[in-house]
Amino acid sequence: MTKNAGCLDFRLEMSNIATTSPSSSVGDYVKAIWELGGGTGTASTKEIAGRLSVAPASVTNMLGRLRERGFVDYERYRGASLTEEGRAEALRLVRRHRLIETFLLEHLGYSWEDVHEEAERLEHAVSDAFTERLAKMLGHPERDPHGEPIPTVDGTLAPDDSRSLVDAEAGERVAISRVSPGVGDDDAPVLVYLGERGLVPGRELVVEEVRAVDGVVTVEDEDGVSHALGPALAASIFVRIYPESAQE
Amino acid sequence: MTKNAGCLDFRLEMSNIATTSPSSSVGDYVKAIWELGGGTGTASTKEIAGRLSVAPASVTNMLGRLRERGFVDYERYRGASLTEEGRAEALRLVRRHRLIETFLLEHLGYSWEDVHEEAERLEHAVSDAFTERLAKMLGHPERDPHGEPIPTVDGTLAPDDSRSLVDAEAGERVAISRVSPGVGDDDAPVLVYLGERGLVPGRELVVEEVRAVDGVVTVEDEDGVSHALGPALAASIFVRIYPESAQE
DNA sequence: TTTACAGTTTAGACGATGCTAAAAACTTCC
DNA sequence: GGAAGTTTTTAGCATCGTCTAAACTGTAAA
Repeated sequence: MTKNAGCLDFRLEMSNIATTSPSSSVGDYVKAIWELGGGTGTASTKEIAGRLSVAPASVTNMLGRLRERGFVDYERYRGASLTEEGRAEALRLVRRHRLIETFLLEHLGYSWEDVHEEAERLEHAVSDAFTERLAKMLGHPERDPHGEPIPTVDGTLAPDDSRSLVDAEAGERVAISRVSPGVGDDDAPVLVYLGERGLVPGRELVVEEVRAVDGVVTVEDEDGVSHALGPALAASIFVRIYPESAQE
Repeated sequence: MTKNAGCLDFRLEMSNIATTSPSSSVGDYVKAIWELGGGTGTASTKEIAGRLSVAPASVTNMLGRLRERGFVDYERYRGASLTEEGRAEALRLVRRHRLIETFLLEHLGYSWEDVHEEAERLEHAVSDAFTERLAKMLGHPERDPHGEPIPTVDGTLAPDDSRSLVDAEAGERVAISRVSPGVGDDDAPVLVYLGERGLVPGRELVVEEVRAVDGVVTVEDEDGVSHALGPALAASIFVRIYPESAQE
């Protein structure tokens, strides 16, 4: 472990000396493309601009620079997709982000909906050494507080075997695996609402009804409380059928 | 406390909305002036340039901008000193820095000499809310791992009642209060050396000899081990005579 | 007092990132 | 196939922080 940390320090030093480490802007773009493209797909200029609250022209500009740097494949009017290098960089940031969120929540008492913004700033400031020490301190968690999988150091991301609640069927017994409001900006209200009602990752539910006419999903939680969720809310909740460790 | 955190969040929000929060460069300059000027004095262009590893011309440039912003009093060829606002900003950063160092050392297992660099980057990324939550988690420490006092939220800094070991006298019984290599850049070797020998804040020593001819100071530690320290090393070690909590 | 030099400022430029306005290219629909 | 609309790009500019080279100032020594 001491050996490991030393190795990481070394890697960090090298990356600082050899190649200039990506600025936080570059990181933001790469991460945005990763999130929009789902890891493999393509993101359009407009989508990226919306995600980062930046003018489309700025995106075009930066995309050119990212191409030079080898992070994206990009041809004008064609949108951008990540290269292997870009994907690795994105996963590195996602790992940092999710570990930091976990720390903020578990050790600093942040609320579920507040962690994102702080993590967003911190992920650009911490070193790889810090990240790995934090991971160790947290017990190498595999998922963050929202239930999202945390990429490993070598850039592996656990496959996502969960489905949205809107695709559930009445009678199914499920466990919430993650809560991911759409890629829009204002996630906080949704997270607050669900958090207050205990609808957080790990919670087990029974699907009572998925009403075709208006998309409202009704579920019953472990305490026997029923929740009627509108389509937007239900779409934010991802579940796994019959949790692995299901007893009873 | 919940009330407190809420208040801090509010303060943070306001500062983000009302005045643009200082960039990390601005913070670096303000902190450098504070450190060089000892909190009250003046720092020259050259000194600041050396401290920040930046060209003197860049300092002149930035000093003009800091004056506009109200952080420094500055006239050409006269050096710069902090205004009240500048001093407050500096202390805010110093508080962050020292709290972060404490966290890195106590919770992430960083070594004594490694904390500085990481903290230097992090202090520009964390929010006030983060800082205060961290302070709470650490038990509101009054000093950092180097023994330096941590400014309070309202900008008060404990007075420094310690003296350098070079000013000690033979026979005195002292406790190391802090270890501060000069303002030069490469502190790490000194910290490593002292750390390996257990010469860290809190350690009690008996001064055996302060040799006038070559400035070597000899001390005996709690385990009866003698250390002969050259003048440069001795100057880095600050002590208090008869620690308050002295028993024995 | 004059000179010489260390320290400081000015001038001009650059790279990164962002913006707006206007032109160009794709798409879609008739 | 072309008009209309949307998306994207180009062009030109602004800001921040930095740099180098050259000019300037202040001071200490002769």
